[in-house]
Amino acid sequence: MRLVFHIDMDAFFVSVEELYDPSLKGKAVVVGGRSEARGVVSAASYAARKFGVHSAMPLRTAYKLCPHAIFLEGNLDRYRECSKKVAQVLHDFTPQVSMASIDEAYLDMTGTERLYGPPIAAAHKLHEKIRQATGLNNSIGASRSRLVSKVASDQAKPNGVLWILPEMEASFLGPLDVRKIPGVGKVSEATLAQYGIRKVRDLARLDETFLSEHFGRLGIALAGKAKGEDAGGWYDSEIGVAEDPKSISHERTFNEDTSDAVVLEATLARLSEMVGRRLRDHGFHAKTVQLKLRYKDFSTITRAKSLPRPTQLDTEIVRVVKHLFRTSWKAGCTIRLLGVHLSGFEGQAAQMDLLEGAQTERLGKVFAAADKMRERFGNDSVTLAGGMRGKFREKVHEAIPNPTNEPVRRPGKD
DNA sequence: TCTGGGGTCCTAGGACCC
DNA sequence: TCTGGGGTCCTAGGACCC
Repeated sequence: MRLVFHIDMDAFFVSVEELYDPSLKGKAVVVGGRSEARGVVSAASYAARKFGVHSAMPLRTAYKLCPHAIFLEGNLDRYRECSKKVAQVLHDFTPQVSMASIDEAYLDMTGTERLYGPPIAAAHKLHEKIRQATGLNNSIGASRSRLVSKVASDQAKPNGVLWILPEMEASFLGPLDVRKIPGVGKVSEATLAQYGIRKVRDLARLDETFLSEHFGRLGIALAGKAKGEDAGGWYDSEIGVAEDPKSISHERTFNEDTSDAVVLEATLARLSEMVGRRLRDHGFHAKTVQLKLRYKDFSTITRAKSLPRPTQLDTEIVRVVKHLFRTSWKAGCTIRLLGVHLSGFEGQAAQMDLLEGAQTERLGKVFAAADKMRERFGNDSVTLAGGMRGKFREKVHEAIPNPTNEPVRRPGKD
């Protein structure tokens, strides 16, 4: 019988900070930035949560709720390092591991009973190994499906282990709020409530035709999830098989909204270089380039362009992004955020004629050299795409301080 | 409350092709 | 001269997750 573990680190960012500064233990700690900064909470300690602080909440709101909390910017490198340590423990435990994010993983534990004993014993062993190797608390959910194990690890928090016996999935999920089902957010919760559907058991009672008629594909997925099935969608993918990214993006919210065209275009150039570099690191070529624009009133638009041939070159990305920008920016309107997004990846550029090919190859070498420079001397050492001269350079650096190319996803509730 | 940044997946309309 | 039907690509937006 299939057996899946879901491992979720408790208050990951905060717990890592406590490792480096034990005096933080037991205190109200908020990771995400200064209390007056423009941003949201990445992680909050349990002491801070008592005051209503939670992740994704604006920092300023968190400050109002809990003014005595210690606000930290956070150290992504540290979190990545700890995440790697956790991943190592998991891989040493069993070969089929998928890291779902920086603080979360799935293990396919099918057929490990002779080695580790019954599921609950295995889970406790792993729980303890992680604690010993990293000093970090974690929670583990175990069951026949990824979905149920995920919900179970959440119910096991903090620092607990929960095994849902085979055939018990429906009675475990039944009494929970529909919001506990991954994929049901604020909006779906509200829509379902209009039909009087509040608990998972309400969902499980409905027939599939009703769900499909009122909620489309989501309805079908929900029907399966309410029964604890992985069938269809993301939860169906195999554990331990790494998948290529489908998009690469960078975006930046300005510390202060701006309508300065020079700053805006220079920022776009910088963001383009950042996505371009990661694209080349993967050895991909992108077909579609997308610009994202958020005005000061938070209204947001995206404008995309698919290229005749996929590209890997910063110059090409910058050219398309700037063209999109010039044709969609309501000139003079104050902007809060800019973003550059690449998608439609191919391993290789499609065939091109000889002349063009030679030119592209030459440019490719220039960018490869620039990437190496950045690796050796830091991201600020090379800027190719223009718009970064003189005093504007400083302004843009202020807007995008010391950018890194590796994205990190914030841990969720925990 | 005044709202980050990096992703995935879904919907829906229109173009275009056969 | 009253109007098919499917498939695929492109674009824009939005829900959701961590």
